[in-house]
Amino acid sequence: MPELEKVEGEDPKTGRATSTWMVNSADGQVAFRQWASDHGVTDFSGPTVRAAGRVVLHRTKGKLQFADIRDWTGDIQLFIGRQQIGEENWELLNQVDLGDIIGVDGELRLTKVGELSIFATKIHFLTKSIEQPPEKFHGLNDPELRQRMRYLDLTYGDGVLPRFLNRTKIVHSIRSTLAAQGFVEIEGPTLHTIAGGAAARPFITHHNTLDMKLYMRIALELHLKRLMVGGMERVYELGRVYRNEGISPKHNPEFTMIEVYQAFGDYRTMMDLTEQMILNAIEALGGEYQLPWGDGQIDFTPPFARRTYNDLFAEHAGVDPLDAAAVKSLAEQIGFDTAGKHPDVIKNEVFEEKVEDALVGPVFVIDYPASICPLTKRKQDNPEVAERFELFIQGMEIANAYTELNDPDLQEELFSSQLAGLSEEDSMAKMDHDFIRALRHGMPPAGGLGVGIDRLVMLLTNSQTIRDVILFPLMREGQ
RNA sequence: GAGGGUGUAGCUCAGUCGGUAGAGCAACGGACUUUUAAUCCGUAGGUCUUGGGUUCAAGUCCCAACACCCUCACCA
Repeated sequence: MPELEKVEGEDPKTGRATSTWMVNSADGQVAFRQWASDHGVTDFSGPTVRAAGRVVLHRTKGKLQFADIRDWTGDIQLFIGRQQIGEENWELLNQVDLGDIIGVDGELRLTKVGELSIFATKIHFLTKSIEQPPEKFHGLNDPELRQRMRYLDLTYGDGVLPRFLNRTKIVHSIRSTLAAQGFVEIEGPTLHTIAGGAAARPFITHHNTLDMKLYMRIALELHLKRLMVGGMERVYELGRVYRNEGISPKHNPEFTMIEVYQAFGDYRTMMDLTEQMILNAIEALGGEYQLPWGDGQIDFTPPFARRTYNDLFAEHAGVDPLDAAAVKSLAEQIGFDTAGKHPDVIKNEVFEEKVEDALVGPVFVIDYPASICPLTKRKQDNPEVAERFELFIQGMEIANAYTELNDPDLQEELFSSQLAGLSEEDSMAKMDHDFIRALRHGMPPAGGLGVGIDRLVMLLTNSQTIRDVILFPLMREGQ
């Protein structure tokens, strides 16, 4: 590093690059390949290019060196001859280590063995990497280091950068799908006075000036519904929510969720929207409906199956879901404690145990027991059934949607009646008088949808752990 | 929170029965103008996660702590 400063005009601490050509860009290799096929690969006179990237491989051959540089579009080989770049530049080149970022001017050509390369005329030292990079062949393997030093994982990990760029494409596609249907994106508060809209333990914090207890939001629901009251007829928020729960391959304490509300819609319109959002996201990634998943595949070919909660219950649990006594005895047979619990709570415990893992999907599970859905409108002809669906894929809950309850009196009643067998933490029913007041001013009938973005990205990028789709998952403080 | 696993050089990993700490890559020095993770010769690099204990002797056995991974529970 200190020696570098002896080289005139090249200070790696202040290196600058302008107008660099992307290694794998449309106007780069693609154009060159076209050019090469037009002229025949034996024509060795190529276009002049300028590129910049990190040195990831380096082979020396006396007065000749090969270096592979990498930018976020890909890798390309540099062919660097001592004569071709001159003595002074050659001296500079010999200061370059793996991990450094260099620029190059040269001619794009094929080597004798047909490798597309930049035949350098000038090397520019742009940035010195003082730390040593990971091993060039095995890369960074330790999962702890890959998460703590994500910058190294992104540069050197196979498929890591494309996976996170695909996450961005998926999110962008979702926004496009919604924009095309007239939905507007808003930004609600993340600090809540009541942690409502879902059943989860919140992170608790405090505002000093107001001397007020605050909760990090666990859901987006109740503020978006307030906006529906205010006349924002198609509205959504895509953002982070926080739940003070365990960490697992499917759970991170902060995760990304989208909630969408459509006035004059219902859970069926949300089902169509959900399917469209996912299919468009798949389209954005290349449009293949059969996506790899571990050793198998997921078949996203539309339309996704739509099955009622009760049908699936009967099929997988082997018990009539309407026969509360039979359901209870099955629950006890499994080993659940049923004492003092509401029949629907028991039924749902059995559902989660017997049915959810079997839902390879994609499958929309529709029509849930009303009593476990305090924010959902009941079916007109059957108040025991709520107009709710959940989308399951590979046993994971990906989406959850309702025909939204907009009756303030019923909402108030459901907020205040805790279902037997559910602790306050387990219940979505948390009294929110301010929200009830909003409903009293009239919320249009509506469909509402929530989608776990991280899990959707997992499924579309063949990632078995949520940490592979979150850039900086929560970890304990390192040294 | 419970159970199991892992922790050795910058990175990827060996380390047998408890007996002086190893390799490859990277780094450094040298040779080589068409190479493809791996050319050849040489040099340097370690508080074996941390703290105790057993032992003549501990990377190795025991205990505890810390971090990460897996399974389960909670949750999406």
